[in-house]
Amino acid sequence: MKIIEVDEELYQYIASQTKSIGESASDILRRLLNLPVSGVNLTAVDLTQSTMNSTNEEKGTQLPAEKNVVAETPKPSSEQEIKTPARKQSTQSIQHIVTKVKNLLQSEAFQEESKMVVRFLNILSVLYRTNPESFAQATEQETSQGRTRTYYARDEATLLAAGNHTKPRQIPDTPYWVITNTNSGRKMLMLERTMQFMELPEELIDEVRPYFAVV
Amino acid sequence: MKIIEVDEELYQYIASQTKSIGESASDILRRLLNLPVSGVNLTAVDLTQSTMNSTNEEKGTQLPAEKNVVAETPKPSSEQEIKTPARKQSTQSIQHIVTKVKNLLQSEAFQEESKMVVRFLNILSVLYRTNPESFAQATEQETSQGRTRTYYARDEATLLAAGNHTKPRQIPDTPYWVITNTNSGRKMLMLERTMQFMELPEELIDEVRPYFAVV
DNA sequence: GAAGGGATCGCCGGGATTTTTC
DNA sequence: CCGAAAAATCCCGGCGATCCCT
Repeated sequence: MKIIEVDEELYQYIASQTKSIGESASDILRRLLNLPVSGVNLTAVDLTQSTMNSTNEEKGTQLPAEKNVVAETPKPSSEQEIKTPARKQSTQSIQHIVTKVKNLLQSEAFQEESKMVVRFLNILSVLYRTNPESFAQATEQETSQGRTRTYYARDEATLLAAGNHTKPRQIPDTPYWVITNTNSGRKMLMLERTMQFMELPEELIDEVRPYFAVV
Repeated sequence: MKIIEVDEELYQYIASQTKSIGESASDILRRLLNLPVSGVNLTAVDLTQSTMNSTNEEKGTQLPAEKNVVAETPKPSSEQEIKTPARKQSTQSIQHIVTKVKNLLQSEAFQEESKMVVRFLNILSVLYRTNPESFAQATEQETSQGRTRTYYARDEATLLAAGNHTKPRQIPDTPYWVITNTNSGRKMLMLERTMQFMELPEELIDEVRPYFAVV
């Protein structure tokens, strides 16, 4: 075992990501970093998993995980001061989405998929399911509108009414619909704007981008 | 600063992700986890480029930058890869099917046969009978579905329900049914996909192909 | 739904390309 | 009038099932 030093806030963050009682720091980090579970260390069951099409996935919410179990180090009395700037999402909830999206990108099904629409819908599905409220808000921004078209809605009719041939599709496992008759560039643009509104890191957006690039 | 313990391999991985000389563990982890940079800690010079780990495209040129200074080890094969070795058939069982299929192809009856459907059904029959589980799984893939039709099922009704004139037929000596109202090209395609899923060698598939070729 | 087989042709979905709008 | 951004036409490839031939 190796020892590394991390700052207080980061330590708290890692501890907060504990999913199973007794998980070690390595277990948590491996999960967060999408690394394979190391050989001999199968202590905890992996609760994460991407969903390419399965519906039996936790819908949005997150078990309030046990906090601080990492290592043996006792927690100092000086409490954490993770600030929650108004109307900002918690770093934690964002990280959760990031992980889910990465899992999706990694999944065999996603990689093999040849149709942009399917990829598009799958990503939106993960975004919605990991944070419905944030997604809903993103949907209402004017960046989710075109000149005449409406990009997202809770029903097909709304989309059909706002354009001539938008080819709306329901986002899988979601009450939302999206328009679909767009080129790949616009699909990516729509994803980008939505993800930006949801405060996901640019870096993640950049990981998505290649999948919609015109080759 | 807090201390946490991580296993050797994970430590090496983290170290290998160093992008700037002198980066601390916290810096690296924050970057990998997409967390905001903490406070006022912009100590290190940014060398980036030559990311060597990002799977994303690299635009622009590539400085032959110095790599990792922290820790000596190159990064482990932890590249995000995640295949699905889940269902791996034994080489042996595959070989068994190969033999059986070859026998069929060789048989007088098969060679003489003038109807594609019969050939089609016979091959499927052998596939099923030599490895029912694998065949069953193949059957459930979405490659066993058309836009509206369902290609295989355990009963006639399912197939009838999913198309207009599919002409289902029971696969001889088998609990399975297939649709039959397709041209030869599609019959071959169905065989090909099924055989591929069953991990039969391309070579064998190529031996089958001529029997469904449009002459 | 009853003759059966399967090639041919028409439809549909995907999305790059073109057209329209501002 | 030009350029950018958005809309939607339309081509291509894949699939379904009609319908011709045996």
